[in-house]
Amino acid sequence: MADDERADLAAMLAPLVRALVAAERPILDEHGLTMWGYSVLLALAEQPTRTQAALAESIGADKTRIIGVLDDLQERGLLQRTPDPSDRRARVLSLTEDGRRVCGAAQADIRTMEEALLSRLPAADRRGFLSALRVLSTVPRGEIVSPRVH
Amino acid sequence: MADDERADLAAMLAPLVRALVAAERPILDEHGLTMWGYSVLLALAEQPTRTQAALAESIGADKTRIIGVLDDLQERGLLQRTPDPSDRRARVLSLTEDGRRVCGAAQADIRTMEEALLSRLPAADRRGFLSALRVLSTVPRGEIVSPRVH
DNA sequence: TATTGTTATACTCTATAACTATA
DNA sequence: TATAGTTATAGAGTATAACAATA
Repeated sequence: MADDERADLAAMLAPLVRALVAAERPILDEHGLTMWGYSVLLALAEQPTRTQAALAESIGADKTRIIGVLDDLQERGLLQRTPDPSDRRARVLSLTEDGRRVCGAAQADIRTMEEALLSRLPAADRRGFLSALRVLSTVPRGEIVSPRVH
Repeated sequence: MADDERADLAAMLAPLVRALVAAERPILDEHGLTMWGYSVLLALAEQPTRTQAALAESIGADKTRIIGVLDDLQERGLLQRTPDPSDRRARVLSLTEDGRRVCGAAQADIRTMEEALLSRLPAADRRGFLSALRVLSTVPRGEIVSPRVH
């Protein structure tokens, strides 16, 4: 298939993301996590401490959006939320041992599902796909937005 | 980077889709189209006639969701919606010349934006990415959903 | 006065249920 | 009775604005 006959990227990617999210949901259910809860755990596993607003922004959510999520995760002992002694307005967020364990277990199951999907690809395509994804997913969003023509 | 250190697919793909959609919005605006309107035109450009319910399903929308969209596109002369003579309950949908032109013009501008993005990739990655995307975006959704472990 | 986290409110988007007309 | 399309309603999800505590 010639390159210029391909469908729009968003038209191919959006249904794929929908399918992946749908496939993750039952897996996360088994681990007692919502999509936002899992997002929060993943972000904290990577960068232990932050302000709530920064955490929200890093996962593409509104700061008011994740408050209930944090309440729930804290209640279940998966993360700690303690006032920063040097600025008592801010809440320092960190995973508990349980939080790290639950996050890792969920991610392992998700990885299994993903590998089954990726096994459909020829090795070269798989390599190119993952490599491209690493590049594209880290392009600053502002640089993707098209320059206005006016 | 080792393969098993990669982030979850959805965690990489979702922000990319968000960025692509955000980049498409101003382009579609210039052509007087919404995302759903563009989706409808694209689907009809590929498969000229269908029932509204089938069209809705093919673009991942509820059948009630697209009625207003069809009203608008028809009013502006971009598509025709005529009762099927053989079953007057159904509405046969087809693009007008204007509809085909507008859809093509919008897609050309979107393609330009996408090419600028893809130019960041090494040739091999780009090839693998697009090839993989063609495969993955056509995997039946049911086959992605993970088998239950119970 | 500005900022962090929070709560309450309003808004957008989508799905559900009820209706009309055809079959 | 069943189905296509439509309309009206309700629900989920999200953002906006106002508030309390701290700086």
